[in-house]
Formats: sequence, C-alpha cells, structure tokens
Amino acid sequence: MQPSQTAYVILGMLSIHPNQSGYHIRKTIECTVNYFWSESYGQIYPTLKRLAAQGLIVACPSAFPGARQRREYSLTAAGQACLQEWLAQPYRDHPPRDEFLLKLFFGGEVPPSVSIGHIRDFREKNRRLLATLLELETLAHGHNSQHPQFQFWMLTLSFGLAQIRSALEWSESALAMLSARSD
Amino acid sequence: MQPSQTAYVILGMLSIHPNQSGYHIRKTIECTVNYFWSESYGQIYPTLKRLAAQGLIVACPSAFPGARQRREYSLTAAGQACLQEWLAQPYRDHPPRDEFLLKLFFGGEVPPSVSIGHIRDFREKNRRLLATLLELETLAHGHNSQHPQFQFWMLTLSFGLAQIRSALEWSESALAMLSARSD
DNA sequence: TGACATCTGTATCTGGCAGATATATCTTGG
DNA sequence: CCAAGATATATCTGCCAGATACAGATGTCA
Repeated sequence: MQPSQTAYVILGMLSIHPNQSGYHIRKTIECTVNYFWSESYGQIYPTLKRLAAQGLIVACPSAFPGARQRREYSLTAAGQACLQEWLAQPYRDHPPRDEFLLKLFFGGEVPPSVSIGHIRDFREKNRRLLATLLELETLAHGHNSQHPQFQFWMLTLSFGLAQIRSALEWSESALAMLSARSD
Repeated sequence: MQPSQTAYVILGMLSIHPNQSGYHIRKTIECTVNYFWSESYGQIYPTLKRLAAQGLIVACPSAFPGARQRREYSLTAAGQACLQEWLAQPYRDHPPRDEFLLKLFFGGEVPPSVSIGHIRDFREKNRRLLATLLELETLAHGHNSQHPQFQFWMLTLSFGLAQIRSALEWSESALAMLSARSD
C-alpha cells in the first residue's frame, strides 16, 4: 500500500521543519501552501500513525517535560528517501472542480444580475488572496531568504500571483461584458 | 438531504440538452466543461437514481423502441427550480490541490533538473490544453452562437484561456530562473 | 463470413479526502 | 478568577475519483 498525497505533504513539511505535531503541521500548511493545498485533521492524524508504523517518520517525546500531551514527529532516512522518490516522479494533474465557473457556465438559467454578483464575489476573493500572498512574500523575504528552498517557494508564490492577477483582469472584462448586455 | 455537486451538474446539463442518458451526460461534460469540472460514472449513476426518486428529473423510455437498453432523463419543473435556486446561492471555493506546485515547493529536496522537468511537463500540458480550448472556441462559434447561454460559455472559456496563457508565461520565466541557477 | 476492436451503456467497490463534531488542556486577558 | 481562545488529538459521515466488470451494438479488415 503506497502513501497518499497527504502522506507526502507531511513528509515534505517535516523535511523543512522537524519536530512538528499534527496540529503544527496543519498550521504550517495553512500559512505556506494554503493557496494551492490544504489538509484536514481527519487526514493528518491517521496518516501520521501510518507513516510512523511504516518507519518513514518517528515520534519524539516532547522536548518540554512539563508540556501538554503532544507527539512531535521527524523524518527518518527512509522517509526522506520516500519523499525524494515521489518528487522525482511525474506529477498527476486532474482538473480541479471550480464551482464558480460551473455556476457561471449555467448563467443563462438565471437573471444576469446573479452572474454579475458571482463575478464581483470572485473579484473580491481574489483581491483578498492577492493581499495575503503579497504579505506572505514580504514575510518570506524577511525570514527565510537564506533557506535553501527559498527560490522554490518564490516560484510557487509568483505562479499564484500571476494566476490571481490574470483572474482579476478577466473579472473586469467579464463584468464590462455582462453590464453592457444587461443595459 | 440536499443534492451533491454532481447533482447540480446533471441538472444543469439536462437544462441545456434534455433526454440524455448517464453515459451521454458524462460525454457532454467531457467536451464542454472538462477544463474546470469532471464527473465519474461512479457518481453519475447513483445520483441519477436519487434525482429521479426526488422528482427533480424523469426517466423517459427510449425514443427508439428497437434500441439498446438506455434510460434518458429530462428535467422536471422542480428540477429546474432546484437548479436555479442553487445558481443564485454564493459559490463555495476551496483551494484546489495542485500536485505540480506541491512538488515544486519541495524542489530543494531534489536536484534542480527534477523541478525543471516538472515545469517543462507543465508547459507542455498547458500548450496542449490551450490548443484544445482554442479548438473548442472555434467549434462553439460555429455551432452554438445562437444559444441563449452562449455568452456564458464564452466567459468561462476566456477565463480558461487567460489562466493558461498566464501559466505559460510563468513557465518561461521559471525555466529561465532555474536554468540560470543551475549553470 | 468471421474475428476483433471500439463505442455505447449501466453498475459497483475501494479508498482518499473535506468538514463537522467531540473532548480536553493550556494560556491569556479582562 | 473566570471566560475565551489557542493548542492538541481523534472519529464519523458522506462526497468523490478511479478501477473494474459486464454486455450489446457497430464497424472494419481479412
């Protein structure tokens, strides 16, 4: 039985920061790759147990004896090898399900104002996401620019920024088109 | 129990083309919204039964008596109302899981050539997708430009095209950056 | 005519996964 | 000193993709 996608994110995150608990791993995911990846506790905890059973990670007892119950995990050599093997394999992409585009596609079934509302909503969400990513960019430059993975983080970030800016431009033209039609 | 996302795509597709079988619905999805939505038979067939049981669609006996076993479905008034109600509600977006970006994010764990390979692969896939969408655009203009939903199909298509072009531009700059580093 | 492939069509099963929920402890601020 | 929020682990439900199975229809090449 080979690891799930969740397993590889966990291995990857532990390769960057060792000694993370399940809770901590999720937080790390949230504030780094959240714009293209997310994980739920319902996936993380069972996967941590399985990875530990397979010897790809080890649970270290908490460094602070008085601290609350917590299991901190780190990569083993086997875990790192497993991660690297996965990284070298071609990625699989399946088209994401985009509910926004789907509702827009069926826009002829409802008054134009409905679709206009969705696009405004979309534009607003993208503006907020743009602000978040720009903030993330600033933070990353300040804290992590020495980290060996830094250039790769910047690559994914610049991809996100490009997609968002393209989405924002499209929003404007789409709104212009629908507004002209509904006059 | 409220309908799943699959249910709404089915309702929407039946609102465009009535009298479709489960097989036909999937084909329609494949050659129209495939770049942002997909469905599997494992979802479609059970959902069709449930929608029929709820009275949102009806199974018509096949128009051709001698034809092979097939159930063709059409929207009921309740089904159309259900679709319209869903369309009017705000869309929910959850960030897609993008395995390509994830592998790129962890690129520091493997030689640069691995990431360069992934980006070339990504560029190639986007080029092919661009060609497919341009072809779709031509076909749509020829066949369906009179259809009332046409402008909405063009909106989703132009969004896809914008995203792909932005992705292709990013690919070039990313390859340039990584190549410069690995020299 | 016969063999083989491909398309049409319906159906089920497994396991990945999100989101909700439950529970308990620690920390911080009012 | 108490309430709210953060930390931390765990489980359950139901959606969903992908694989697999089965079978009738159609086409095609020899």
